[in-house]
Amino acid sequence: MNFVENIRRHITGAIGAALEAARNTGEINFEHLPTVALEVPREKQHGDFATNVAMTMAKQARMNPRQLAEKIVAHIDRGDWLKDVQIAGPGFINFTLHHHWLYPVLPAVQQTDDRYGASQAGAGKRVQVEFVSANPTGLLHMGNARGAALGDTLANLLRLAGFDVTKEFYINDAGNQIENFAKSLEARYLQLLGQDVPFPEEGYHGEDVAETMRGLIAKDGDKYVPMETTLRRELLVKYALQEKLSGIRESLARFGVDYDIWFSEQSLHDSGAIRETLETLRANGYIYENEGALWFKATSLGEEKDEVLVRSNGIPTYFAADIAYHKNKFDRGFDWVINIWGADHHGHVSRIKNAVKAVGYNSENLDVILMQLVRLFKGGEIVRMSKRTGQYITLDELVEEVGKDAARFFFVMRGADSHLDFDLDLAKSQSSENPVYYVQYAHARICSILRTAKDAGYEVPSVDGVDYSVLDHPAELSLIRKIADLPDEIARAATQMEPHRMARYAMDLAALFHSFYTHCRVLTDEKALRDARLVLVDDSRIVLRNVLSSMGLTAPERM
RNA sequence: GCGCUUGUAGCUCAGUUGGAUAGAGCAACCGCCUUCUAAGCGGUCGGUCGGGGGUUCGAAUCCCUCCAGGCGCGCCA
Repeated sequence: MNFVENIRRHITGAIGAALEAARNTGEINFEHLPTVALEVPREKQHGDFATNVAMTMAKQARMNPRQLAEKIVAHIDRGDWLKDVQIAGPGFINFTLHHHWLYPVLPAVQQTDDRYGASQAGAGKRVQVEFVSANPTGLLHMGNARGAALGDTLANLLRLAGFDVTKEFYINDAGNQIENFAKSLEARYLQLLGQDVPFPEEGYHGEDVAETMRGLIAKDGDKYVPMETTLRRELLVKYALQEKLSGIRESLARFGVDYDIWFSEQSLHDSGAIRETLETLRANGYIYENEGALWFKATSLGEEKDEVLVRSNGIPTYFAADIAYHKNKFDRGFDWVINIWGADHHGHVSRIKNAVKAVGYNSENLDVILMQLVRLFKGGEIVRMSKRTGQYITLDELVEEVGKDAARFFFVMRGADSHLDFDLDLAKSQSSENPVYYVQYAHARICSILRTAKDAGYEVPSVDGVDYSVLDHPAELSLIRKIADLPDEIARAATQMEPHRMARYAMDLAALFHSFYTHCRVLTDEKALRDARLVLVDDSRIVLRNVLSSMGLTAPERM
């Protein structure tokens, strides 16, 4: 049950009825009922909800907005929940409600507990979230970490909002980079065994490549040395991919991220899926041949240029595989497909959307979230990162240095499209400057109150016999109001793909709780007040914990 | 050159899809611990929403145009 949604319906209903009534008496003329937009005013003095219908309708009704608003207000049925209706500014109608509209949320949080905040907004629609999908040729870096935190949190939120969610990692285990990887592995392998062979110029210079080969030598010794190079590379790559992938999987698991499906690009080659996809494209008229290569007629869908699907050497491009992959996603019946990509891939967005169209699916059901890159700061200086030279901070090192909770919070705190400056010192600092601790501290503080209460023989009362109307301090009402917002907030963050809203919500809620804490004493001798506040405090605990958990963070009971 | 994207307080960022006097955290300054965790609270200071035009009752938000940063424009992935 969503109380905010409920009251919104009441108000919009009352406005609609008032408009009809005014039309019946001939006071207002209009063709059709407009959709009534309700907003929550920034200023408290403007009431709990406000509408601008009088302004939007002014033209249609041929009346000035304030006059129109007066006519509407005269016909509003105040029921037993509406305390006051005011006309303000250019023609806003402001609604102030009796406090008691909020109170039912208090027992509801107790009853739904870890499900509080969930909703049916997604109506069981099947959504796939693909994120990280890092090359299995190296270690996870900061960009991957951001994608992991955002993708995992978004998936959690979608699930809470009533979607049927599948989390997926696309393994780029095919193509030129794998060739290149193989050459690098081979060179390192032979070098480690004392052979003087050159290292490929475009190869993977990272120390982890050598490390992988050291592991193989420890296991199998020099048995690959006498082999023919093609077979050798094949075996080395097979070993390395397996090792790298399980490393990636473990790093992500430590970061609190797991997947439902690990999808191999190579499998699209092996299964014939790419060939089938090309046939589909051909049947739909999007393919032609030129200079020995097979091309996708992207220009016919508004692109600037066409794209190669199969090179003249007969090997399909990454793009061809990606089309097959996206076709596969929709073939599997997902209603909504979300990709989280680095902003450096933004050029591919319209291309893949057109490709989705070309294979016969609705590209509106594909969303690509682009993440801006992460800049690392330490001691006020930018930490330079270069993948080519293997000089970069890995996800493992990040988790080691600042901890999982701080890292995830910092990534989720900002919108995906904002350039993220990650301050390692700040994330690590256990001070008031660090928002992670601010939020977690609120939770720990609550747990402390509840412990103290228990020691004094005060339990959180069962919800029935509690009189919530004693909770009328502004700090209490604001806190309850925030708690009541959670289901909407989650649904909105999920459907709009804006996980950073939850970090903000968490900070707002923590701030409201801290404020309540300093203004209102929980453990008083006055039983009625104490009981009501114990419920409010325990509700705050539940909501904080649920929000933290949606972001993959722990909710400490002591700090 | 073409395209995408960002530009909001000293710093890092929000901004409820076009609403009322543009917000938060940090930094700075001033207060508050004999009582449930001061990793906290209250207050002050801080703005040409990159610039300029336009659309309308109303613009940080939509359109145009400049300026600045980031990124993309391979038979790479």
